[in-house]
This record gives sequence, structure tokens and C-alpha cells, in this order.
Amino acid sequence: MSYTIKDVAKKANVSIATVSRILNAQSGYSEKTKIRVLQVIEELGYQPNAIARGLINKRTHTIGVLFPKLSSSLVTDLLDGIEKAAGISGSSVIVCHTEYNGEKTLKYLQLLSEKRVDGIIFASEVLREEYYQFLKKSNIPIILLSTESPSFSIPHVKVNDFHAAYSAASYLIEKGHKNIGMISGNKEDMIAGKPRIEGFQKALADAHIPLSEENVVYKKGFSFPDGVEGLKELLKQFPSVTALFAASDEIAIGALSAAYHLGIKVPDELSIIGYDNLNIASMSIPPLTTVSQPLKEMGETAAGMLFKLLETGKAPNSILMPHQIIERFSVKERI
Amino acid sequence: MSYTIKDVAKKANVSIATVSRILNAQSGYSEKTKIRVLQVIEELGYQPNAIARGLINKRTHTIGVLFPKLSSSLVTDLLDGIEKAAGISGSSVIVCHTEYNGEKTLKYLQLLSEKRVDGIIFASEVLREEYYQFLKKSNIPIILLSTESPSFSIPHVKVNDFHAAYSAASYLIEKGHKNIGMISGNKEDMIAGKPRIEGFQKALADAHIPLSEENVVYKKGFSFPDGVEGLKELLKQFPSVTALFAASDEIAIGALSAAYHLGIKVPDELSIIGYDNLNIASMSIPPLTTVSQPLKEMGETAAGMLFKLLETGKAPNSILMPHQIIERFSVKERI
DNA sequence: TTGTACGCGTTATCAT
DNA sequence: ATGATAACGCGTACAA
Repeated sequence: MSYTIKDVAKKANVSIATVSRILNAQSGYSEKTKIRVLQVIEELGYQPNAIARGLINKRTHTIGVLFPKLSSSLVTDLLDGIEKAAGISGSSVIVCHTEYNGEKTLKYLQLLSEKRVDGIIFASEVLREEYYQFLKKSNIPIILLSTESPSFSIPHVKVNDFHAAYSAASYLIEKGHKNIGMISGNKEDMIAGKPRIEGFQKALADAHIPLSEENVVYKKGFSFPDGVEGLKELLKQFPSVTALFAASDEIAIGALSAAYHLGIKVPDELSIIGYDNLNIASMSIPPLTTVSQPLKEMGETAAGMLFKLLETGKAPNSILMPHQIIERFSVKERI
Repeated sequence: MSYTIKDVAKKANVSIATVSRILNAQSGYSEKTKIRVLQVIEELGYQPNAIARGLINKRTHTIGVLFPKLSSSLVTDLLDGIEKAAGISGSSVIVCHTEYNGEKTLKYLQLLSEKRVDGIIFASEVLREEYYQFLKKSNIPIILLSTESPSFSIPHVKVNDFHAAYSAASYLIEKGHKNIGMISGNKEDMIAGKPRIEGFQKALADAHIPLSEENVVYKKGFSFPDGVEGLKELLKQFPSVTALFAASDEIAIGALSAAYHLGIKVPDELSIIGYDNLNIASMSIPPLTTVSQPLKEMGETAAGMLFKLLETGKAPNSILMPHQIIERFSVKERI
């Protein structure tokens, strides 16, 4: 089928050891034999077998990435960054789509482990006890991305959701708003749900703005439909609202859409700030003001941490990435 | 580090051959030894080494996927489908991000080849001569996804862009429109550019609608900004336009946005139909009528074809997937 | 039913 | 500077 190092050795009249040395840029051969071997390699179109290399080196130069979702800009931007960093380090990335399914996740973990990936990046999902136990038993390095683990000590990279939400709400307050509502995602979600709610509440409290149960409506997810339903519910329970913090851009766009159909002008009658800064944020009418997470950078950073961990062997510190308010046109000063 | 088949054999007091047979569900062992070995495997938490297996079986159960872009719902929906089909067949997928860069692509091809992936799916990008030669030389199976190759005979799966564009334009015509414009993507693009333009033109011609150079504006890409600029240009060169066919949803959304700022009401004054049916299509104001490509299914199909090819060894036929007009609210009947 | 031993394509150690 | 050869972990033909 494909040529082996043996074929090269034979044709170049050297031993496989010499070929190997040349391939790995070690020392122990003359310049003359080097060019001859290289010549033969070129002629044959020889490609070293990474599988055989992996078997002996115990390094596959492949990492695995677990995502709960694939068809979302949020998560593929992370992938974009991971792939970039991996490419630079000469590694490839295997993507696994868990769909938030425990069984599937475990199956993938098993698969990745059997394939002897060098490490794993676990993204945007809570790391369950069972996953952790498996990883620990399999002894395979892991980095958490856009999520964190309260119970286990695993390095992660994410933004501080509490602070980011605090910033968003504060931004609304600075703009003169006092009747501020929120459409939150799942409040049981300890990563993206609860912290954002609490950040929001803290900002209002610090500004001495009265806050009651009417201020926030809790949805199951972070999707467009959640946003359209959410706004309707919010309007019902908190009619005087003039500004809204949406826990995700999709929710914000949903709210935008609902407002349009309700004849509510954004931002004149209602200001809306989103969360994530997906590419759709700049495509809405009006373009969405939002707090951005540097998704791609986060992916790069996580992969970078993993590779450093692989080299040095010592656990890196977690990294909190900066968030930033991207001002567009969905928020208006209230006078 | 991790246990090997030897450890299992020793602890179970059998030979590695027996363990191997049990692992691979072959025959040649008693029920009694089977349960004993399985027991030991469980105790040890033994995981077979897929690398060693790959070396001997010449099958890695891994496929590679090349994408020109990662941060686009268009392409990640394809990935979604591929990953699903791969998961079902017990294979994993390595994703590579080429960024339309020839050097990078070649590098990735080389990498995938060295890793001995079982096959490759090449998506959404033209297969250059150099890529083809490499693949041919490396003798690695390949399927084209959402693209095709005029010069080389390689199985592909995609929709018929000409027909789909024809349908879109015809839909506008059926709705009573006569002044129909188009904002196209790159017309040099032989896959997604030219065929859509020609399909559009043919539909008008068949309906005996006069057609001149004013009807279509040619942009470089298929993005949101192309859409906003595109509409402005179109309006200038073809002021009487009442309906628009956009070569992508992003272009359509861009046009939607431009129309809004220009005070043009969609669909009352201008009807717009898009192309792709990305998830953003349902999130715009108004929700976008568009011709859908079954992206996820296409990915599944392509991967399915690849696995069948791997099993049977014989080249599958190319598949043309059906497109479909998704009626939402951006097109209005013209009376 | 079970075990021995060779080979898959490399790298690395020890000679020479 | 170069070459034999033993691993790496597994599958399998052959023998028992």
C-alpha cells in the first residue's frame, strides 16, 4: 500500500535507524547520506506513519473536544479558537457532540481514551461526577472551557459571568434606567444561569434600585423562542420596564422580535442588552448592544493551556477572560 | 500507566490470544473463561489501545473533515450531520480549518494522511488540482460535500444550485413579481456563485421577463455586509425592483437591514427571498422566506457514503439533495 | 479450547 | 556515522 521506513532504508542503502534519525532531525549521520535519504523519501512519496509513532511515543498529537451542541455560533467560535491553537502546535482535534447526554458523553470519553488522545477540552457543560471519575481513572489531562467545576479542582477558562452580568446591568443603570428587567436562562444552571441572575441583582441592589420577583422571568433555555416568550411574560409582570438584560444574544433577538410585533420601539421605548456577542448581534435591527465574551480567544487559550500542561506536566492556573460591553444601537439613554 | 492486554491475560491466567478473542467477540473459548476474563477487565478498568489496533488493522476509525470556515452556521450544520453519522458508525472525526488557504489545506491533507484516517470529507470549497493529486497519490478515499468537481470524478453530495435558484426566482414570479433583482455572491465561484446566477436568469427568461445587466449586482462574498451594500447598489441600478433573490441568507439579512434603514418596508414594498435556511432566517424581522438546503442531512449522507465506500470498496454515486422553499414572511404577493 | 510467536511501522538503545 | 534489535500493544496463523 503505502511505503514504510523500511522501503526508504532499502532503496537508500542505509538502515532504518538512520532514516529515523534523519526524519527526527537528530544527529548521527553525514550530510551526504542525509540528502540521499531525503531524495529517496521524495521519490517514493513516503509518509511516516503517525499511528506507529504514537504507539511508541505515547503521544498521538490529537486532542478531543466535547461540545453539548454543534449548531450554535457560541460553541463553534470556541472550536474555531481551539482548532487554531491545535494547528499551531501540530495537533489535530477530534470533536464530539454530547447533546447534554450523559450516556453519550461517557461513550465519547471512553472512545477518546481508547484512541489515546493527549488531552481533552470539555466545553460549555457541567462536568458531572461520573465524567470526572472516568477522567481521573483514565489519567487523561483535561481543561474546562466556558464552564467550571465547583467540586473538583480542574483548570478552566471562562469569563466571570457574575461580573459580566453586573456590568451589563450597571450599563443600563448608567444610562438612566431604573425599571430594569431580565430574561434569564435556566436558573438551575450553575454556570451560565445563576451567576448572571445574581450579577444582575447585585448591580440593582448596589444602585439602590428596588428589586422584586417581578424584575426577572426565568426561562428553561437561552434560545430565540425563550426570548420572545420571555418578553411577553416580562411585560405582563413588570409593565413599567424600560430596559432589559437578556441572558443571551438569542434571547435578546427573540425579545427584539417580540417587541417589534407588539409595536414596542427598540431602543426608544425599550432598551435591550444581550450577552455573548455572537455574529447575529450585529445583524439585528437595531444592531444589538451586548456584553461580549472573547469566544475564539477563549478556545485558543484553553487549547494553549492544555498543550502547556502536556509539555510541562504541571497543572496550569485557571484563567478568567475579560468581558466587554459592545455598544451598538439597542440601548438608549433615559432622560 | 495504563493496563495492557498482557496484564489482563496474566491476571486471568490465560494467554493474550484468548483475551483478544474475547475482546473481538470471536470464537475459541469457553463461557467460563470468558466471564473470568471479562471480570478481570472490569476490575482493572482495562481499555484496549486503539492505536495498536489501528497499526495492525490498518483502520483507524477516524475520518478527517476539511472546512474553509468554522464560524458559520452553514458549515457547522454540515459538521453536525457528519459527526452524527460518524458516531453511529463508531468513528470519530477530526476537523480541519483551511480558511481557503491552499498551503494550509495541503498541510492538513498531509497530516490526515500521516494519521492514516480512513477517509476524508472535503466540504464547501473547490477541490484544486493539487489537492486531488495528493489525495490520489495517498490513495485515501474522499467525498465532496456541498461542492463538486467538474474535472475529476469524485462522488459528491450537494443540492442542485441551479435548480434551487431557479425555484426561488420562480417563486417570486408566481407571486406576481416582474421586476426582480438579485444580489449574487462571487460570480467566479463555480459552485455557489455562477449556477445560482444562471438559475435565476433562466427562470426570468422562461417567464419571458426582460432581463438586463441591471437585474443583478455581483458581490465578492456571501456575507451580511455584502447584503447591505448590495441592496443599495441594486436600488441605484434598478430602482423599480419589487422583489429580490439573495444568494445567501446572510446577504438577505443584510438587505433586510439596509431596507429598514432606507425606510423600505419588507415585504410590503420589497419582497426578499434568501438561500440556505440558516437558523438566523427564522430570527429576522420579518422572518425570512428562503430556499433551504438540508445541511445536516447532507452531512449525514456524505459521511454515510464514505463509510459505505470504506466497507464495500466501490465508489458510490453522487447524490443531489432536495431543496425546498420555506415560506415565512419576507415575500408578499404583488397584485 | 487454548497458547506461542510473528508482524504491524516506528523509536531508541546499544553496539560497531 | 551507522546498523541490529528490542520494545510499543495488539491480532492472528499455526501448533498443541
